[in-house]
Amino acid sequence: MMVDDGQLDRSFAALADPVRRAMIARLSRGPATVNELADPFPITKQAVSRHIQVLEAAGLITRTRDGQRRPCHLVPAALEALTSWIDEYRLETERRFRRMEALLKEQES
Amino acid sequence: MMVDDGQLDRSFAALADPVRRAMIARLSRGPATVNELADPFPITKQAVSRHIQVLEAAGLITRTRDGQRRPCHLVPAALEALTSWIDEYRLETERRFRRMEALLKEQES
DNA sequence: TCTATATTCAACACATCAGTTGATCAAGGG
DNA sequence: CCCTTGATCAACTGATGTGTTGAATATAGA
Repeated sequence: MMVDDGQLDRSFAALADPVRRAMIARLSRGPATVNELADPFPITKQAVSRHIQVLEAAGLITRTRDGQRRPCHLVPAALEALTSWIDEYRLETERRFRRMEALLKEQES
Repeated sequence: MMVDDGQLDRSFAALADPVRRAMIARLSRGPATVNELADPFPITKQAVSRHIQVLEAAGLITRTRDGQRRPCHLVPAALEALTSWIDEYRLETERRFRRMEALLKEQES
């Protein structure tokens, strides 16, 4: 899975906001419009509309057309790109820890 | 794995910067000091020092003491908390997609 | 066509962030 | 006890982000 640096910037920045994370959670249960996404929050729909644009620019969601509505859809592959990036370094670190543990145990004996 | 909302804010925001991501990559290969982390970048050590503080506040790294040096260490569990959060919603979305595919296939027949 | 609904654009205020320079603190080595 | 090295603090600047209000656009429906 290849993502350019800018996409990582935008994706992580997109998730660094509780409102957008709540939208992600909501969208995991199915598509939703601006109005539906705005409902739980005490902010204007314009603000929600821009949150959606941020998520879309990050590639985390796509939008379709349904009459006047512009439903949002989560893109699981984009989420997977993030976990891949993180896991690469987490797994390397864990491997290193295990190697060090093994070395310490050898020293003891 | 339980993380408060603020930790998610700080963690994702911490990763939304290419300099800090490069530091994470470097630290996955072993501990490093401020000076070592600063080396690849054309910015001052003060700036690097603050990037490190951001990573530490996010819980992504810890620091130890070695004489004058304050080596940084990656915390794999903190990375794992992020992938868990993301995967919850990615997997839910993928399950939903599969259910919809199955339904469509049923309609056809 | 006229009106209501869904969404977006534009311009502004305010806060936060990443970087700088200069001063300061802490630990080791002569 | 100096002096050097590693690291941090403080104050400032410019850029970016999140929210607001008010106007504009687009589609649906009577």
